[in-house]
Amino acid sequence: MPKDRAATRIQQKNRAAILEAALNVFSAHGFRGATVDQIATEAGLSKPNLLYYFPSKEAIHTALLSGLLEVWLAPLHALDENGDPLEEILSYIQRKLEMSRDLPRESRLFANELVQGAPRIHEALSSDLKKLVDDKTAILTRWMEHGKIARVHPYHLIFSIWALTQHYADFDVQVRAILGDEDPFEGAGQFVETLYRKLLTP
Amino acid sequence: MPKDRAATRIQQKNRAAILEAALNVFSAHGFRGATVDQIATEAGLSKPNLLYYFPSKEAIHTALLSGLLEVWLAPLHALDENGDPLEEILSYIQRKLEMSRDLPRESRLFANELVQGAPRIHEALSSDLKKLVDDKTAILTRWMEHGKIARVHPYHLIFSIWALTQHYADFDVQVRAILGDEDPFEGAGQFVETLYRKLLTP
DNA sequence: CGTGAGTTTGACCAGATGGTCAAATCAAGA
DNA sequence: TCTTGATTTGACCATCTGGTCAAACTCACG
Repeated sequence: MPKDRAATRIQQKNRAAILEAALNVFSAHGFRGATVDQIATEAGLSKPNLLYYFPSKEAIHTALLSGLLEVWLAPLHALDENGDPLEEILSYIQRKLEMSRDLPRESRLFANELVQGAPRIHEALSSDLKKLVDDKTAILTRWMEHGKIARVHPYHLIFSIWALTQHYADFDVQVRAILGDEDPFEGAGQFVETLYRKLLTP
Repeated sequence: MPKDRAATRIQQKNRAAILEAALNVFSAHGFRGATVDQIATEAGLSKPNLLYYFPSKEAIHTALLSGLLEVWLAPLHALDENGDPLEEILSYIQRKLEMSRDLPRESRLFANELVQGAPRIHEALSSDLKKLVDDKTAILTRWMEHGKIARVHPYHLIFSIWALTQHYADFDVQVRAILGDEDPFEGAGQFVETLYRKLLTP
């Protein structure tokens, strides 16, 4: 077993390689569809060697998910009550859209998990995520009460932003099958900007 | 092997039971995560008995998907160039939302498939689906040119409708973790109605 | 250079899983 | 009732897969 304290260069390199490979494989095939062998091969390790760094397939998955949740929610965290309301929301949306473009594997990892009932992160959803969303919808509600943005259901506003932006990562194949060569994200950026401006302008 | 022609009552009943059970299991666990035994048990059959009606796990999955694609696209099919533009679109949206509420398993079945790159329905996407969407976006574009609805990117308009409505079925756990007891679909119906009215009113 | 901790691997195991098959059972028409 | 085709099943198989282990190898450092 690798020592806990003072990870060696090798440990750092291999752990990183494993997580990177696991992100590829889990996001493409889901937890059950991914095999340890596949992850090991993609990470350039043998299976027993991989299991020297992580005690189980489950442990890799958990490590990935919990590490990523933070990154994933960062843009919402950044929503600032003291900024200009509409611009804050629009820039949150653009940041989410960029994440769909730049981190599609991460998006699909969560999508896989959620579609199947989130067996492994259900708790994080109803604690951390709920708390964050409650905080931010409170800000949205205050903005609405002060007439800074139009009144809409704040939770569904958030859901709609998630749905719209993550769609481009999660259902990438479908989008590309329909759009052909056209870059999805060009049009998407414009579209969501228009949409939320019209929706939220008081 | 069951005879092709003249399906007996037993055949009809068992085939239906298998597809029903398979819908449960595939939508909850994905293709790889589902086991033939599980489907058989849920259908009230033994595994060999199930494989008497369908030659393989893959065959069940294919049968399900192709049977469902039609149902799934019916609302879009119904979009009528001769109706009132805004009302046509809004009722399409409401119908999609009802499908998310009433057929969440179907939605998740497709979601599972799409998130993992649609290995089994990729062709249907770039042929049937693309053709249908091309047809309907042509209608949308004509409506826009005649000033009946606001000008937006028609493909992204469709994507946004899919994303918004299916979100409530596909990411049901997340939605419920955040909303608590509140019924998601009440608020959602109102929200999307407002959203698309504001977006599309010229 | 020697040594002990850290790293890697071939061989292996147990359980799960998709699928097969011959034999048994059932159901409906003659 | 008897026969024949449809239906059902217990036993079985090959493969895959997560995980183990002891032995081998490598590397940093005294």
